[in-house]
Amino acid sequence: MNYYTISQLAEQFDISTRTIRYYEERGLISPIRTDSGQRLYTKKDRAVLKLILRGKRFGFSLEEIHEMISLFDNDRTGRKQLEKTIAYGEKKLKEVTERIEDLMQLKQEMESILADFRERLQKLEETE
Amino acid sequence: MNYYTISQLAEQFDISTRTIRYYEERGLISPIRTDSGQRLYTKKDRAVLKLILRGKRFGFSLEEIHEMISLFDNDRTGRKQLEKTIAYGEKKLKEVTERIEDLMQLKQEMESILADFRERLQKLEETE
DNA sequence: ATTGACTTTTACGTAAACGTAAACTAAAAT
DNA sequence: ATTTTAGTTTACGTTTACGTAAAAGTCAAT
Repeated sequence: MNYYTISQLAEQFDISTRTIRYYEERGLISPIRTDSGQRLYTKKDRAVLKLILRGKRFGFSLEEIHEMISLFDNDRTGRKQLEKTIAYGEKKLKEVTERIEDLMQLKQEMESILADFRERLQKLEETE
Repeated sequence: MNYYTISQLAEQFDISTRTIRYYEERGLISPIRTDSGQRLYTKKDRAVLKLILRGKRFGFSLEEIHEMISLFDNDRTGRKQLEKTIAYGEKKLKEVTERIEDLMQLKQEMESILADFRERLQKLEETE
C-alpha cells in the first residue's frame, strides 16, 4: 500500500494543508506518521477526506460529519451497538432523503422561473 | 393583506428575531415599518425568509442566497438584463442539479452500509 | 553540502452568522 | 396607571472553519 503526503491530498482536492490538519484536530481523520513525524495518508484516509468534503457541500457541520463518519468507520460488533448504529443511520438517511426532495422542489421552482424569463425574452425578440 | 410581526415569523420558523434582523442587515429581506418603527412582514417577505432558510440547509452562504433572491425578486425588463438573469439562473440550476445527483449517490452509499449492518445484526440474532 | 521545497507545531487573526446584553420605546394587559 | 410584554438600536461576544505567519526540522536535488 502506498501513501499520500498532505500536500498531495491538498492538491487533489483543491484545499489547503491547514484545512486537512484542521480536520485532524477535530478528530475527523487520523493519518499515520513517519519516524520524523510526517503525516502519511492511506487510500482509506483519502476516502474519508472525500466524504468530509461532500458533507460540507451539503451544509453539514464538521460535528455532524464526524458523527456520520463514525458510522462508516467504527467496527461496532455488539448487538446493542449495531442497533444504535442502524437507528442513527436510518435517521441520517431520512434527513438526506428530505434534503433531496427539498432540492428537487427548489429545482422545479427555478425551472419555472427560468421558463417565465425565457418567455419574456421571446416576446421581446418577436417585437424587434 | 395582513402582516406578521418579527416574533411571529421567528416562532413559525424556529429561529431567533436576531437572525431575521441579521438577514435584513445583509439586505436579504426588507419589511415595512409602522409609524413607531416596528417591522411588519408580508406574505411575500415570509416566502423570502423561507427561501433563505432553504438555501441555508443546502449550504449556500447568505451572499449566494442574496444573489438567488434577486433572481426571483427583481423585475428585469431590459433584454440584456433578461439574458444575464437567464444565464445566471441556468448556472445556479446546474449547481442544484449536481447537488441532487451528489446527494443521491450519498444516499445510495448510506443505504448499502445500512444493509450491511442489518445483515450483521441478522446473523447475530440467528445465533442466539 | 547547501539550497530550496516541504513539513511540523504553536499561535494569533479573520469572516460569517449569529448570540447576548444594555438601554430605551411602544403596545398590551392587569 | 402601571406593570408586563414585545419591539428597537447599538455594540460587544462567540463559534465554526479555516488563513496566515513564525520558528524550526526534514527531504530532495543540484
